[in-house]
Amino acid sequence: MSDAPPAVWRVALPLPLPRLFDYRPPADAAADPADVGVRVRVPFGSRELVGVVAGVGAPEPDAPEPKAALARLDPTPLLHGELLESLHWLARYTHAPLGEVLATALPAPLRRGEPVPDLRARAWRLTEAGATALPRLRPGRPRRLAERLAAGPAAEDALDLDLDGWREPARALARRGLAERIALDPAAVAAPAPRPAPIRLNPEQQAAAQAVRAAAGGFAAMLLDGVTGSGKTEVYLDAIADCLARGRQALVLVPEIGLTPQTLARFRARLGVPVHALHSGLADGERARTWAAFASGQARVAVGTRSAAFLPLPRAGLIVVDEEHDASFKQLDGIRYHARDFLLVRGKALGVPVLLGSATPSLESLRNAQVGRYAHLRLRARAGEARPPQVRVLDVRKRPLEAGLSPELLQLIERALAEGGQALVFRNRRGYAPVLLCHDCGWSAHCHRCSTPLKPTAMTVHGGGRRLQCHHCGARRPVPDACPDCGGLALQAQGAGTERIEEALAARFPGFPVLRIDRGTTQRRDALEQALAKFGDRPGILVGTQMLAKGHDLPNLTLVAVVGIDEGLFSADFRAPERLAQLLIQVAGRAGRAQRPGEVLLQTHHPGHPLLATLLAGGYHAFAENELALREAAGFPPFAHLALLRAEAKRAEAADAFLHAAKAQLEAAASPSGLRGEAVRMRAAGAWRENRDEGLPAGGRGALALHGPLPAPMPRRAGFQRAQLLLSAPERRALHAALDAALPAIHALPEARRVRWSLDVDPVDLY
DNA sequence: AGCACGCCGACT
DNA sequence: GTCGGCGTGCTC
Repeated sequence: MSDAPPAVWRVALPLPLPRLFDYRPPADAAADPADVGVRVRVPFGSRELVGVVAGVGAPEPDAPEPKAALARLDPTPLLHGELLESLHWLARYTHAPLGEVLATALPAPLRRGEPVPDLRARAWRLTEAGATALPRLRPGRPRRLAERLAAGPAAEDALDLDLDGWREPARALARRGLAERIALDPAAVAAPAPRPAPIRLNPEQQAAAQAVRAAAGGFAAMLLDGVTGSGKTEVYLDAIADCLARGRQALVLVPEIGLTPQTLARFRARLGVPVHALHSGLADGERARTWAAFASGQARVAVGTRSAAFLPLPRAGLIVVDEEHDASFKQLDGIRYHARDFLLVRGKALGVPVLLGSATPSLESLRNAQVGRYAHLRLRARAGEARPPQVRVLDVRKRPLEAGLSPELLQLIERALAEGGQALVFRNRRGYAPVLLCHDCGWSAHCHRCSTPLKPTAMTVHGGGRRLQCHHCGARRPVPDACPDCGGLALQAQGAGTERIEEALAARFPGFPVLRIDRGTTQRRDALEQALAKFGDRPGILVGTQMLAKGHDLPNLTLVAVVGIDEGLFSADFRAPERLAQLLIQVAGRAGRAQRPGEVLLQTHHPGHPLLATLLAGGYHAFAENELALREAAGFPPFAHLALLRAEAKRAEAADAFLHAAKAQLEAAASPSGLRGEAVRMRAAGAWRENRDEGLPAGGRGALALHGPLPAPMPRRAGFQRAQLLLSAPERRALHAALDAALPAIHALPEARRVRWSLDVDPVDLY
């Protein structure tokens, strides 16, 4: 027999290092392949970490002598099966270290090594001594409780219902050894059968719901493409009810802003089972309990934001992603994953349908529907009485503006109020005014720590014109009394943000309430709902940013005005038109839920802009057709796949040096000597090319192109110099092959230690 | 990422 | 004379 070293645990640790670390199991335990997915506490340098066993095998030959792990934390694997497999996929796809991915997938208490919460219900029963002693007990609360328990063990929540103040007597009985607290086996606690309330569907909804029901039992990606007010939620609810009836779990992902108490109440009322909410406001302990409840299969329905995509679903039946186009599904720091895309992968691994819903689907999803990768379910009619709003463009060239509002617009608001309706003024810029300008010398207030290539970033005027604030780094200072350059007193707040519009409207319409909704006024989670509830249905004016684009029905809203969109029409970002179109449609959708048809006004200096023209004439889908053609011609997603290597440092040269070195590695990964696998085929196809042109290259099949390094659109942010290297390829595999080949070397670059760098696969913003 | 180790300025 | 700045190197 050879005396091969005993097997070690190969542990994934929450570190930005692309490798595993070997540990011997603690004394008298052995490493077994069945340990994969078990959490372990290990010594690491001078500290202790909690990691997850990712493999079991012989110790790495050239590694130092493995240390012994301190403790095994789970009797059975915490991560296993589909979830563990999908997380492996996610680590490969995002090129992030497995340990970091596994750590982000776990609720904080589990990440810290705390035990999985025990969710078994508790009950009380009499001991034998208690049964014997019962007849001798003095009358009183302990006796009444004992009599109740004599009939059999009672669950705590049952006691809560019919025996007020039972806990103290229970403790008293327990002290005398007459009663004891026991844990109930979850299987023994009868799960309440779902009692779904009947849902009435119109024919289109019926057809969509039927298609989802028919897909149950296997993987299917489905795009529920329904105009605002078409009742997508009813279709979700029908599909979830069906999923519950089959005894399976359902997961619904919603954007940050969509998870309101109202949404949850509606789901609970319709489904007749507990609906578990998962959002950033949840306490750690609650989050861990919910995680455990799904892991055990007890919990049936989850409605949650991005991180809910990591819930274990051992009895999965359906995954829904509502507002699938929403940018909040992409995490912008740490592990840069897209929750929608991750759930599609999970749905496939789980063998369940994934239903993506939106009134304004992402161009990626529309494309997938067009080429048949997704079933395309359409809802063209508004449900119920609601009628589509009338949309028109208000040309304000050469018109005098008051706080950015034209006289025509103010008149229409006046009319809406006079008719007893409500008006909404949407402005995608919070604060009082976007710029503070000196009328004498042209000086304007800018942030000392942030800048774009052409100029320093303007600071926004806040606090009714008294304070300056930088929206990029959060810096604040008071508005100066005089111009710092010329000493003049002609400082003027230029332009209008929501705060100034609110001020102007309140002055103009003194008899009506004016409610401002933006990140400045509405920070807390229910604050929006509460403010809107207080606002009620009385005539009045709402002013706000994106936050107003969805949520809470406003049945008395008859006029929606969108102002200040002109900057958005000419943004450099290739996704800007898509986002603007989605925003306009979503905002317009706020009108016309009323009995009378609503009116939507787009106030602009560019009434003939193609985006507005197409959107007005043909709606979102005409816009999307058009935009997809432009994306294809320019070689942008979804016709190419992007990855962005970002770097930031105090000195611009450090960021640049890193990106140049990284670029060399990526090029070497595709050079003749460094070729393997997919890269060989790429190279053979003559695919490699450098690109410095505008737009992205078409290239050959599988071509990989490197663009940059370039300064980020805002190169100086919070005092850091930022630059980026853009990778693009028409085929995903080319992108991943190059990254797989080059990343180990990039990690090891000496330049890498002098910068903060990150890789973002499928970036949503190119900055 | 942390954390230790290691060589150069203004303070008990 | 020390406390501490963050450069650089390492973690099974």
